[in-house]
Amino acid sequence: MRVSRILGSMDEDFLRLDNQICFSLHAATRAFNGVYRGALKELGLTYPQYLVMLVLWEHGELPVKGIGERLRLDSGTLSPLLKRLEAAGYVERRRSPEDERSVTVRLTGDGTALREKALGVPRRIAAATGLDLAELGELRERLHALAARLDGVDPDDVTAACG
Amino acid sequence: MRVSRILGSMDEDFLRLDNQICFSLHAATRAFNGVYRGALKELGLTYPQYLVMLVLWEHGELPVKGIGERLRLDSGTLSPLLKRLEAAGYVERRRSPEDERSVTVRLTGDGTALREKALGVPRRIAAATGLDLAELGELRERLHALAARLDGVDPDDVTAACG
DNA sequence: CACGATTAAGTTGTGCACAACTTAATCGTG
DNA sequence: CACGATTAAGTTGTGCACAACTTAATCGTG
Repeated sequence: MRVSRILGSMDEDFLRLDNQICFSLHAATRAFNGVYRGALKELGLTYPQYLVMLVLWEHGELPVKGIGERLRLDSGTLSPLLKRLEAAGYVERRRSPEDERSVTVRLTGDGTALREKALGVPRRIAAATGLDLAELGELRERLHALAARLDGVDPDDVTAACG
Repeated sequence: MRVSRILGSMDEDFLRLDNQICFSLHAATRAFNGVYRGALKELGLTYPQYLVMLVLWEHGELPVKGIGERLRLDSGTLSPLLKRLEAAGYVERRRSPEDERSVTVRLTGDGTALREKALGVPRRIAAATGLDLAELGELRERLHALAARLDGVDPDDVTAACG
C-alpha cells in the first residue's frame, strides 16, 4: 500500500495528518482549559475572564474595543463576560464622557487586589506542561505565527480549490 | 531592570510568557475554527461535527462512548451534537441489542456519501496554514505530547504550590 | 450644517464544552 | 440470586464564541 501510492490517495493522507494537527490543537486547548480551571477556581475566574483581567492588570483601564483588539474577541463575547466580571465586583463599566459610544472598563479595588492571588498561577501551569521556558517560548512563537497566518486568510478563499 | 532582576519578579516574567503561550493556543484554535468554518460551510457541518464524521468514516459504526474516547468528549457534549447529525440525516442512533445501555451510531447513505465532498477540505486547510507536511507533523507531535501531559495532571495538584 | 456612512456596544440565537445530576441497564461479590 | 456498585446515555444549567442584527453616537463630505 505504501509502495503503490498514487496521486488519488494524497487527499486521504493529507486528511489523516491534517486531521491530527487540528485535533491535537483542539485537544491541547481543552487540556489547557482543564488545567486552568483547576488553578483559577480559587480566584473565581474562568479562563477567558482571566485573560481579560491580565489585559486590565497591564493597562489599567481600557474601552471594550481595546480589550477586544488585544484578545481578538468581539462585543458579543465581551459584553456578557464583562457584566459577569462587574457583578463579581472586579471591574466597573462607564460610558466614556468624550465619546458616548464607548464604554470604559476599569479595575475596582478588589480587581486590582486579585492580581496578587493570580501571580502564582502561571508558574503552576508552566510546571504542569513539563516544558522549560525555551520550549514554551518556541511553541508560543509557532502558534502565534500560525494564528496570524490563519487570521489573514479570506474565508471565501478556503472554499475554493487550491492548486 | 533586566540587570537587577530579582527572584520576586520571576512570577511576573512567567506570567508574561505563560500568558502568551496559552493565549497563542487559544488564538490559534479560534483561527483554525474560523478557517474550518469557511471550508465546512458547504458541507453543513461545524468543526466538532466534522471530527465526529471523520471518526465514523474511519470506523463505520461506534457506540457513543467509543466516539467520546477518541475525541475526548463526554455524553453531555456528544448527545446533542449527535442528535443534530441525526436530524441532518448523516447518522442513525440505535440502542445496542446486546447492551441496552449503549447507543450505536451508524452512518447513513448520505453520511457515507458526504465523505467524497469532505475529501478536499484538509488540503485546503493545510494550504491556508502555509506550513509543509513536515512542519505540520512536528507541530502536531508537540501539541499531542503537551495535551497528553496536561490530561494526566491531577486538577487538585495545580491549586497546590509547586516547589 | 445636514445627512448618509461608519463606529461602539449590546442583544438574540445557535452550537460547543463541561460540571453535576438522573435514569436505566449491567456487573460482581457475598 | 440479590443487591449495592458501576456503567452508558441523556438532561440541565452555565459560560464562551460567533453570526446577524439593533441602537445610539460620531464622522465626514457635499
